[in-house]
Amino acid sequence: MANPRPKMERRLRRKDARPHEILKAALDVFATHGYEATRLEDVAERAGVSKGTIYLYFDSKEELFAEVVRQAILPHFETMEALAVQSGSAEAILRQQLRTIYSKLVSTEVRYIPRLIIGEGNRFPELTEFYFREIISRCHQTLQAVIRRGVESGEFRASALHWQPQAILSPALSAVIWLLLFDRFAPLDLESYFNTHVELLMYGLKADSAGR
Amino acid sequence: MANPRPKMERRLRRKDARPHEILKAALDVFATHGYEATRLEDVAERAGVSKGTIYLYFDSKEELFAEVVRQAILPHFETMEALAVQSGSAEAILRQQLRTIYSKLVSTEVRYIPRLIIGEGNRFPELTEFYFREIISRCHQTLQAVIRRGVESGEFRASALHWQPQAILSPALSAVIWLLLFDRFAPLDLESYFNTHVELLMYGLKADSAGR
DNA sequence: GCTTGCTTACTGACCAGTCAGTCATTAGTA
DNA sequence: TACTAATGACTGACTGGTCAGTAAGCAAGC
Repeated sequence: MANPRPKMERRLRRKDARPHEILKAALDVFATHGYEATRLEDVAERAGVSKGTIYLYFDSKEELFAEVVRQAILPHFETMEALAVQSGSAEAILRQQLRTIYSKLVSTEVRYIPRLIIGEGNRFPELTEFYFREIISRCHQTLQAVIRRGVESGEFRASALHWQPQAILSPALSAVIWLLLFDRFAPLDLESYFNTHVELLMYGLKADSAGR
Repeated sequence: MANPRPKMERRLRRKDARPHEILKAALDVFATHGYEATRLEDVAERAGVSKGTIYLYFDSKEELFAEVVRQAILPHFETMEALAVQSGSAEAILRQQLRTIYSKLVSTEVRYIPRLIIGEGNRFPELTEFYFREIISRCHQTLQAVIRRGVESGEFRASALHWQPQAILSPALSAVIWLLLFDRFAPLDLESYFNTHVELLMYGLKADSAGR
């Protein structure tokens, strides 16, 4: 299953590369087995190092797990923020934001992160709080700003101001979970699903005068 | 934390009651700790029996887990089915179906089941298939029947026929996850959230002529 | 007093975390 | 340039603790 580095190469000293390789391997294993069922020996093998090496770079299994989640999320900070400061109609911005969520989250291995948070979040309260603060909360704020803009410009109906962002983004979450659990029974056509999400949302948001 | 039966009572022989009590206790512990981190000794204590007793009624931890999920779902079979065969406008039926989902699933301890499936489903393929076949699939069929009815009667717009049920129900899933993970940071007003869900959906579904 | 539901003490597998030892690499020396 | 000493990244066998599953015996009820 893994792709262990050949014995000869293993002794190489590559202090800079190790942490990243270990994190990548750990994400793979945590994503498929969950926290408890993951054995660090498997992570080590997959990373092409010995178990001891993991402990040179990470204090404990718990810390490694937290770092895996943080690292997987980090690259998406900028994307989230950048989405907020575009120009154009509220509808166009919103469409592009959703497009980004589907191409960067739903369609990539990042989708394993929500599953890990959902499944293990209870046992890692700090991590859950981090995730809430840095991802969910920001994402909702951004979204609400766009909706406010749309309402002010008359594009969107006023009642949309009171709609919870959870409800608006939820189809993306459903897609993630579907892909991870049920796709083998009933494959999800993501492109078509994305269109459903956008269409449903736009009918809901757009003011009557603009509604086609 | 638990409510262990006093020692005297424990020796009582109650073959009929035990399985149910053990299942109830197991649901509680599995729901808070997940599969791997759950110790059967904790389940036993919570059920007011010894660990050995669990093995009188269940073959293994794995089988106990599967049974917990099946039992928690079972009572909702009828509800699911009953929803489909009502009379009235498609909108009225749909509203009532959603109301049922919120009152029987989102607002009760049954909401722990989706979390368990999401978190542990990967390691229990058969259970996942069971859940898909008996719950998800049925639920989607029921939903699609109502939508078809609404489209045929002219209540709903024709394009709704091609919308994936996942997208339509997803706000309920989001609510479940929010309540389990983030409610302590930002409490969700379920009544208001339910209204958002319904409103968003109805704007999306209703044909233009009928849209207010 | 015999059946059987239940308990308790036990076993063996498993795994996070440790640490003494190894060896690739580099700095120092001639 | 060539040889050597020192460094520290890396290894893997080991430990201590945990826990699923077992089995022998105890007592409740007929």
